[in-house]
Amino acid sequence: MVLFDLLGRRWALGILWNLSAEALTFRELQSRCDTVSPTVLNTRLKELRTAGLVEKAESGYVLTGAGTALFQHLEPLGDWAADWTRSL
Amino acid sequence: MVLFDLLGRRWALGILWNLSAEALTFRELQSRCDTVSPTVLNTRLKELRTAGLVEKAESGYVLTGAGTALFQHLEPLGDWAADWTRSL
DNA sequence: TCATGTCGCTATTAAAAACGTAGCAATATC
DNA sequence: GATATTGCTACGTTTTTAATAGCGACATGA
Repeated sequence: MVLFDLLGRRWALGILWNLSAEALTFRELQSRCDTVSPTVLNTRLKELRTAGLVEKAESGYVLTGAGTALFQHLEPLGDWAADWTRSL
Repeated sequence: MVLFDLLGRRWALGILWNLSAEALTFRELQSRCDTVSPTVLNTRLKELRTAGLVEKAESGYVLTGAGTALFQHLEPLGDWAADWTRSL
């Protein structure tokens, strides 16, 4: 499963999550992701870009069509996660 | 996002995926996961078990109720991933 | 024009995680 | 008692992530 390999890297899911709402600059993204190191952020962004899930726009980094489609499958997971976290 | 932190670790998604269909023993799981090292597999299993997503049964490792619920949200992602992989 | 600030990102060094292989203890099978 | 399988640990190596500093490009304002 190629996708799981890509998403199973640190911050990959978080980056998609944060970009889903709005375009973010590198530094904005960095501060949203609980201070991920710039090295890792840049590496993940490169990976996500070559995977065609994220791209660069004037306003910053944004999800591509594929990225948005992926997020739509990921989104219900967020709601579920909230309940689940509470039950730990 | 606690869930993303847990799932954003190597093999975590793959383990859930493989356990979704049937119960698997440690070694079965190991061979399904493209020869993940036993060290990592055991670490992931511990994490997933304390997270209440996976548990041990007679027949091997299985998803808990929460694990199954999570997988149901994850499943459509698999179909999507197949199409997406093709379009790379 | 020159200081000041922000931005995207690289460099570097250190710590943590994952890998790969060997193998042990326990249980089952013969 | 010999052999095999299972779950898992040990351990040395490689890869990934973290943490921090800071550079070059560009904007702003004095």
